[in-house]
Amino acid sequence: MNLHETANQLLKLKALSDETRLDIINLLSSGPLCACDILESFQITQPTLSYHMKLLTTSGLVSSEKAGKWIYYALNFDEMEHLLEYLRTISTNRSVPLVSSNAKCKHNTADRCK
Amino acid sequence: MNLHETANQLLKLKALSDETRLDIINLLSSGPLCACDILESFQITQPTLSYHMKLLTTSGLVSSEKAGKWIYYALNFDEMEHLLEYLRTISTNRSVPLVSSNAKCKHNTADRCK
DNA sequence: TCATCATATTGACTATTCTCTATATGATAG
DNA sequence: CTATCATATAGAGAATAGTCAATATGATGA
Repeated sequence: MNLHETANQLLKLKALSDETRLDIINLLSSGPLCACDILESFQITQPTLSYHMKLLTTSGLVSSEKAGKWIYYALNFDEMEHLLEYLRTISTNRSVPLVSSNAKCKHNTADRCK
Repeated sequence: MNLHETANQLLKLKALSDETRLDIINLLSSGPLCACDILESFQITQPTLSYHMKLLTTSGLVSSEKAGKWIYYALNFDEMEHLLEYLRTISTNRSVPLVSSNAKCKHNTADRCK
């Protein structure tokens, strides 16, 4: 669980933590679309969509490809799968913590804690 | 894909889109801990931790249980699994979009779009 | 009862995110 | 070339999120 990996997956989680962007992911799951097509599905301005697409692409979840004067956006299924694996990893029960493992009960007088 | 479901999973994604909270999830994956033990793993104040725990619990990802003067927090594995299923659902390739399916190419003069 | 411990809440401040209008860029078509 | 279309960027304002010090709450134990 290196730092790059964590930072990378965190970027994706931030990208997904917005309703508009979640809807865009949903749209793109059916196949690539150009920005103008995506724009028609939402009540937002073109610059706002551009802003969201930038967050989605820099997170890696969405890739973009220029074709003539259009830019096609496509869901990056592999990257989504990596995210799912990451979430599964950090949330799977294990006896030895992978990170921040210095949690230790200091209040020894307690008979309940630990 | 009803609205409640989406709003619920969005809450979880927001809860996970912060490094501190992601670390807390990671910690809790090894087993329940009281707030004081979690606090020792981070360079934050007690009210700040309380704030993060509230977001985690209201999202459903973490449950809390009072035991004496301590509160034990535990990762809610089922809810995490629901989130993974949700993400898999909205990101799985399908021919018929489930939502916002009105995206249609209006610029018919184009020979490239669609 | 009273002091202490664990946690929550309040209120203020700062940082980040989201959105818009206006404008820039870059490709295509006439 | 010039106009137009698709998208990006800049800059500003509003909304949301994260943090802290101070204080409140509620349980425990002397």
